Amino acid sequence: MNYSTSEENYIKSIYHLKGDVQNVTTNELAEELKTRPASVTDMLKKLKTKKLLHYEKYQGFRLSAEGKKVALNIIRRHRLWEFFLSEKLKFTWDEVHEVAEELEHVTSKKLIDKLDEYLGFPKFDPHGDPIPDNKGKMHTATHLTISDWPLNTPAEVSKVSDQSNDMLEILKHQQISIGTRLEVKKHFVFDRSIEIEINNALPFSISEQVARNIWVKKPQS
Amino acid sequence: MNYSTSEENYIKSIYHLKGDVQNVTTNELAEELKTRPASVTDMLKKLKTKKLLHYEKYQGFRLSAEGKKVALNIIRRHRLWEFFLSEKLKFTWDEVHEVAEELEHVTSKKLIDKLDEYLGFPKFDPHGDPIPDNKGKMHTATHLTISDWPLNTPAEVSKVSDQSNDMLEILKHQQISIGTRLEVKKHFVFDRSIEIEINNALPFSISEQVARNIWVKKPQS
DNA sequence: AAAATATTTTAGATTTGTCTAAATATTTTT
DNA sequence: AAAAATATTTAGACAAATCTAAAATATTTT
Repeated sequence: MNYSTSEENYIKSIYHLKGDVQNVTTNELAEELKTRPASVTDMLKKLKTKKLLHYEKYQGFRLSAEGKKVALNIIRRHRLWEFFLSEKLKFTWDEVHEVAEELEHVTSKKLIDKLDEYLGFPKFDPHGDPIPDNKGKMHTATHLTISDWPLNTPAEVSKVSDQSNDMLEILKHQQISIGTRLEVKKHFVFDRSIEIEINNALPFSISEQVARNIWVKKPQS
Repeated sequence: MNYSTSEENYIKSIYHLKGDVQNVTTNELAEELKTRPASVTDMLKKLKTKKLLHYEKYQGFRLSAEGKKVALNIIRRHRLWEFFLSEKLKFTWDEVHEVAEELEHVTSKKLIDKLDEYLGFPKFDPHGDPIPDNKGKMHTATHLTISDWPLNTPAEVSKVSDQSNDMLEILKHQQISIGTRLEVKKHFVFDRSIEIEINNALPFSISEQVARNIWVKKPQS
C-alpha cells in the first residue's frame, strides 16, 4: 500500500510524538505539523478508514499495528538518506534533515534496500538515532562500538570488551579510557580502519579489531 | 523558483518531444503524458502565466528560454540519479528510469551539485544520454550511438565503446567495423532493439546493448 | 451542578490538478 | 468553398488537502 506525502507526514508525526503507546490529541498534532486542528480531524478520519490508527471522536488517537509499521518504514527511509547525505555527500549534520524530509517520500522498496546495503547497513543516523532495518527492527541500544558510531558526532567511551594486556597497551598508548570523549572522523573502506579525534587534537587511526572492542554512548551533557 | 511535480513533468515532456525549437501540439503532449487534451490546455495556461512557454490559442506552444532552463535542470537531476542508481546501487539499466522519475522531483540544488561531485561529474547517463552540468551545458557530441541516430540517415561507425571479446565476436559476425556505413531502419519499442541496414543488403536487428556501444557520425562524403 | 473555558468537530469555501461533455477553431476532403 | 473530420478550448464537476468560522462536546472552575 502506498500513501501520499501528506498522509506519510501525519503518520510520522504521530509516531514521533507518542510512538504507538499513548494517545495523541488533535491540538498537539496540529501544532507539530504547523497546521490547523480542523485539518487534523479531516486527515484522521481518512487514516482511520485506512486502518492506520484507532480513533474515537473527541478521544484522541493512536497508531494501529499497521500504522506503526508504516511509520517505521518512513523513519527508515529518512534516516538512511540522512546517513547517505552525511557520510557520502559530506553534508554537515545540521543540513541533512531538510533534504531527507523530501527524499523520504520516494517509496521504492528496492531503492531503500539497495541504499541500505550500499551504506553497509548502518545502525544509527548522523544524529545518533537508530535506523530501523527492513523488517522494522531498531537497535534500542544507546551503546555502540566505535565502528558503528556516526561520523562527527560526540561520543563517550563506556566500555571495552577485550581486557587483554595487548588491548590495554594500545588503549594506554592512545590515551583512551572509560569516559574519554571523542569523535569518529573517517571510515577507510579498504581495511575498515577508523580515524578518531580526541580533544580537538590531531586525529589518528585505529584498526577495525580495536574499534570493534571500544563501546561508546552519547555523552551525558 | 520551484515548480510542482506536475508542472515539472509537463516541462520535461515538452522538452523531450521538441526541445525548444519546434512547436508542440496539445494532443501530442496529452498522448505523451497519458492525460487528456483538456488537462493539457489547463496546465499550459498556468505555465504561460509563469512565462515558461510561448503559447497562442490553437497554435501550439514552445518552451521559453526560462522554460528550457527549467527543463534542463530536471533532466540533469533525472540523469544524475540514473547514474547513481546504476553505478553505486547496482541497479540494471532497465530499472533506473522509473525510480529516477521520482527522485528527480527532489529540488535541493545543493543535493544535486554534491551528488554530481560525488559521482565524479559524469557526462553521460547509463543510457548514453548526456547529463547537463550545473550551468545547463551538455556534451553535444556529434558522435551518437546507433540508438540515438535518426532513422534512414546515412551513418559511419566511428567508435566502439565496449572492446570485450564478447562484443567483438558480435561485430565480426555482423561484419561491422570502424568506417562501416549503415542506416538505422526501425526502432522496436518492446526491447529497444534496432534494425540496421548495411550496403542495401537485407536489414537485420541488433539488441539495445550492442547498439548503445556502437558510435556513429555523419559520413565524410 | 452550573458556568466558563478549552478542545474538537462540522459546515462550507479554496486551491491544484484532473476529468467529461459541449462548443469552437482549424484542417482536410470532396 | 462548403462539408466533414480533427484538434483545441471552455464550462462545469470532482477529489485531495487545506482553511475559517461556527457548532458541538469535554473539561475545569466556581
